[in-house]
Amino acid sequence: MSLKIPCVVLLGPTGAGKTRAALHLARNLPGEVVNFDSRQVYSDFPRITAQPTPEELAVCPHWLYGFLPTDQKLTAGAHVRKCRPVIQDIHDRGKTPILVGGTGLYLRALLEGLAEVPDIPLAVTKRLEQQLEQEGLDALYARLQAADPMLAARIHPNDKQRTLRGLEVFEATGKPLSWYHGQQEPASDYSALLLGVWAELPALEPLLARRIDAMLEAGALEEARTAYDKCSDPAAPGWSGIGCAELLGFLEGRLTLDEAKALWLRNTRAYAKRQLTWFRKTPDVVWFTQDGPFLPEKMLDQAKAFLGRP
RNA sequence: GCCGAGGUAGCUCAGUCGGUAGAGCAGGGGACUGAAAAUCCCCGUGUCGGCAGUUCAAUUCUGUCCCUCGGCA
Repeated sequence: MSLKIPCVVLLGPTGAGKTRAALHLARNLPGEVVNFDSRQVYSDFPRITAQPTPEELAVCPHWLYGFLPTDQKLTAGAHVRKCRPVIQDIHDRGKTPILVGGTGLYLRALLEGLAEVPDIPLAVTKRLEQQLEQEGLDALYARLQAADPMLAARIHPNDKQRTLRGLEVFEATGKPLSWYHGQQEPASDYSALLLGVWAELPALEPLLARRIDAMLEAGALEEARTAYDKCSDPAAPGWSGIGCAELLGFLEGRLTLDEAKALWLRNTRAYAKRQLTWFRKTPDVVWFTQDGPFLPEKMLDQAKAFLGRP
C-alpha cells in the first residue's frame, strides 16, 4: 500500500481564469497540467473550447488536451482511465500533478472513484435508442421501474439520458445500475488540495462576452469551418460543445453570426451557472475570488503549504 | 393622408363566445455515478397601449387617441 499521490486541483466556472493560475503553479511548484474538462479534449476545437494556447502549452507539459476527433466521445470512465497513469507518471518524475478543468463529474470520478460497470455493447445502446423512438420515453421509464426500482425512484420520468443508461446497464449485464453503485468502494489514491476560482454570474458575464469576441478574432469561425470539412455530422459528439453548435448553425445557414454569438453567450452563461451549482456543494474547496491580490500568488502559497514546501 | 394588420410577462406569441390570463425562450433556484459544455426538475401579478362609453362586471364589445408594421398615395 503506497502513499496517496498529492495533487493540486484547480476548479471553477468557465472563463474564471483557471488556465492562467495553473501556469503560475506549474512554473513554481514545479508541476505539470492535467485536463479534466470534457470539451478541451477535442483536437478540432482548440480555440472554441478555450484550450491553452501554444505559448501556454510551452510553459510546462500539458496532458489530455486536444487529442480526440470530433466524431468520437469520451466518457467519465474513459477519462479516469487515461488520467490515472498520467498522474502516476508525473508524480514518479518528482513533479506535482495540477488538475485543471470544469467538468465536475470527471473530477469526482477521479477522486472518489466510479462504480465498476462493464462497457455496454454498442448494439444494446442502439437498440434502446430505437425503442425510445418507437415506444416513447414513458414505456422505457416503466421498464426501468421494473428492472431497477431504486434507480428509477431517483431519476425523473422525463430524464431520457438517465433512463436509457439505467436500462442499457440492466439489459447488457443483467444487473441493475444501482447494484453496481452499491458495490463501489471509496477510492483514495489521491490526496487533493482543491483550489476554486469563484465568480458570480453578473461578474462573469462580461468576461464571457469578451472571450467569445476574442475567440472569433483568433479564428474560431475558421476552426469550425475546418472541423466541418472533416466531420459534417451535426450529431457527432464534438459538435455538441457550446460555441461549436452555434457556429455550426451559422455555417449551415440556420443562424446569422449575431444570432449565433448571442446564443453562444447565453449557453455559456447557463453552463457556468450549472458549474457553480455543482461546485458550490463540492466539499473542502479553498475558494478564491478575483478581486484582491494576485490570485495565482495566493493559490501558490496554499499549494506550497499543502505540499509541505517552504 | 387613406386602407389593412397589430399593440398581452424581459423577448416571441397564444387566449379570454364579457367573469382581471398562459406557453416557449430568457432569468432565478436545484439535481447530477461512463453523452456531463450533457440530461433533467421546481419557480409566471403582468396598469392584457392610453382615455372614455355600454355593462353588475371590460384585457375581451363600442368610440376615440397614441404607437408599430405592411399596402396605396
